Amino acid sequence: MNTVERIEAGEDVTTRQGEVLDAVLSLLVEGAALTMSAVARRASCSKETLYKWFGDRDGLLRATVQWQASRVRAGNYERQKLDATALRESLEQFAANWLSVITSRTSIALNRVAIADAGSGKSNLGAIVLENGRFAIGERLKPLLEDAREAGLLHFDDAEEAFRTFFGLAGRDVQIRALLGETLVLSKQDIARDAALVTRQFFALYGASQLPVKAG
Amino acid sequence: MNTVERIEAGEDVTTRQGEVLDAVLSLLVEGAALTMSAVARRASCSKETLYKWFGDRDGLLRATVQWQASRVRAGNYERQKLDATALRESLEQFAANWLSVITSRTSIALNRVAIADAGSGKSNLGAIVLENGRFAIGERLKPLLEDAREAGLLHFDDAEEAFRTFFGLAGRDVQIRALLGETLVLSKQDIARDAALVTRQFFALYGASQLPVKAG
DNA sequence: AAAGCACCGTACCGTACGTTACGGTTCGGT
DNA sequence: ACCGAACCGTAACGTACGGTACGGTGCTTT
Repeated sequence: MNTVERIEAGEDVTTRQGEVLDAVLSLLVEGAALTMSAVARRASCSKETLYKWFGDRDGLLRATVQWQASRVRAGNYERQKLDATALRESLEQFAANWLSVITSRTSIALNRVAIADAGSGKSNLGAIVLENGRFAIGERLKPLLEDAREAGLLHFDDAEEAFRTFFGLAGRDVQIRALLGETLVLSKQDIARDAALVTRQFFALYGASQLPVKAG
Repeated sequence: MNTVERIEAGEDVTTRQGEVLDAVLSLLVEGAALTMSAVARRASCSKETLYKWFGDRDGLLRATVQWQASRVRAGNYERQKLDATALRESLEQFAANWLSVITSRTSIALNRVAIADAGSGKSNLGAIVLENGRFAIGERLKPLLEDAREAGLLHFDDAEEAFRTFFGLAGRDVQIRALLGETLVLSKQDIARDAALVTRQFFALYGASQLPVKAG
């Protein structure tokens, strides 16, 4: 079980183990039933190895979620002196990145298993996904918002609330529609346009040059 | 299978069948494993009857989703001459209603099974839920927005886009967090405050005039 | 070269669950 | 009173799948 714990930490994954986890991801993305036998077949490994490395089916799922999370983790935002243009570009980038993540087949598949799991309460996949998705982007975006406030570009009392507004403006109904099976095809242009719109709207609400909407 | 089709239409559900579907809902809400045996036990009916009425497990799920949907369907918005105050109240009501729906245990449970189902592609529960959730509220809210534009209270080109903005501002990260297992407790006051904030923000983006401020 | 190890492939076991079958009971119609 | 339909409770069947055991193979170490 020590192996399991190392993997649960989301690191020290050997290349071979990474191949196995990629096999899991490929099965998930295909919507195929995720049986241990199917994983072993797809990864060309034995079930015995799966159990040795990951403990049980649940551990395999956890490892997969963290494997994908560790890969998605983008570089952190670098605190900097901001001007309005740099802020706008950063916000657009955040929005575009988030939109492309939540519409990716991998993200959709992983969120599906995590949500199903959260229902049965077996494991804590939901918490892991939440931690690496919604909360991770929050922790990355809030420093930007605070720097922008520091620079007098934005106006808000609560960074968390401002972030949640940005999150809502960016995500809208996209994620729930994707999760519920609607096939949304967002081209690069669609995403760029939406990201620009979101950013404009966010500026309208929290930009210092505009009249800020104050929180109740 | 004719029985199944009648039930798929979401109507002609006898009281006894409704009791069975309520049993399904209660099991779902509890997060219990939804086996046919468990349903039969909970509903005090025989499995044979379940299969006779609903065809198979999938049909039972479909019937349950539509059963709940038909019950949630609120009264339609009545087109009316709007003033700013009536508009604000209507929007706040929409937002508050939506927030309380998506945080209700029933909605969360139902969305979970629909999302899990959408992954395996077995049935079309996802489409049904989407139709009765996100799209239903869209069709109910858009007439209000258009009346408001007619009355010169709102400015927008595309009612769909305006609605999606409202949807995003209202929902934010609430639904995904709930689906992923975070237990959000929103009191009446929380919801009312959020609904007011959302409405203020929406007015800031699309309002043609100054938002009338609620007293207190 | 020999031994040990990590792993693959596969057969196997136990259980859970969807589905079917059947005997017993209630009840409305004749 | 009798019949049949509808339904309940439960037993039984088949299968899918999580988990385990085991023989075979190639690679590393000594």
